Amino acid sequence: MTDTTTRRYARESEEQTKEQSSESEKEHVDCPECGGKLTSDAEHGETVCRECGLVVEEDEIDPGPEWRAFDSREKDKKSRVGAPTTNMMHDKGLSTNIGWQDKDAYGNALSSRQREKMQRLRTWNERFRTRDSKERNLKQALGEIDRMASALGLPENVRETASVIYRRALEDDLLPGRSIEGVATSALYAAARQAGTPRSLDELTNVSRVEKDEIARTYRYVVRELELEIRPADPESYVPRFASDLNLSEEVERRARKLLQNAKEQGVHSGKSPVGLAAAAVYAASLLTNEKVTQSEVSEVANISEVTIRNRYHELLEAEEHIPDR
DNA sequence: ATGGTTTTTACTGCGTC
DNA sequence: GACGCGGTAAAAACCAT
Repeated sequence: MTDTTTRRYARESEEQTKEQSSESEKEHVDCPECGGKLTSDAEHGETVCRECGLVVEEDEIDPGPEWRAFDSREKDKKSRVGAPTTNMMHDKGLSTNIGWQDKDAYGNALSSRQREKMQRLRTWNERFRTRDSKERNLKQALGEIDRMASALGLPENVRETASVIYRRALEDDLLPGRSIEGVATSALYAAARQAGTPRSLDELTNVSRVEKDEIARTYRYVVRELELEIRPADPESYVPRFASDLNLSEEVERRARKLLQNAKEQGVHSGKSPVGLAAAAVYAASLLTNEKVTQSEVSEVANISEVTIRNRYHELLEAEEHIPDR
């Protein structure tokens, strides 16, 4: 019963994210809602409370580079001249759009002759824009990704990542023989995991038009072909969602995290389903903090059987005893 | 396909409100 | 008596080979 043959949810290699300790904020204001620490995130233009998730400021001005990128190291950082490009539109938002109003640049109405001309231009422009099959393919896939991401409450950056993954899959000719839907779903699944906001295969299946098996199969294929590096989901990343679904306090959440970290250090969890671990931790934490929730409630939101919760949470508590330290 | 794991299903017994 | 919980055995699902 050691971990010799349990590779299913392989251990994470080393510390996967020690960012907890090295959080360097410049802001030192406290959250108006709960008094927690604020973290500003220039990339997404938000200032968020780490404790309660309150978004304090949105649409801040990006302090990133503008003109001065003489250095070739900066080649990746796009200067902010021109409209931002986005991977979420099939042509990265760079295509021409011809306005629908029949007005010239001064707002004057066009002559009938010119109106006809414009109509023809619009037609052709549209044809070029979605010219070949790949473009049309992308258009559809990105629409799907967007739809599913919304349904699952996944943030924008995940959609972006998913879009990028899909794009790569398309470029590497991974599509033939596979459904657009399937690959799109897989891309989203992969993106969500990479971003540390995983959604289970079941959840994906609920919003996708594709069967679970196909998603899983396609996912594996895409990951292998694209050599995406995706580590097993960290149980902790499920905790906040479960906790909030169950209306549990942050105290419980913290406790659950601790349990998981403890277990991690002892390698108790290896080959076990991360979701199951997370669910068990939440349950155990709710007991320890006298904010009781029932096993069936947890199993409900986590989509995990009660039996599994029982087994896991025994293990968690046991691990806690072996190293009662800390 | 197979074998070794984990998870789920189904069922049973116990204590409490 | 319903409910929450614990445990067990057998079936199903899963993954690597």
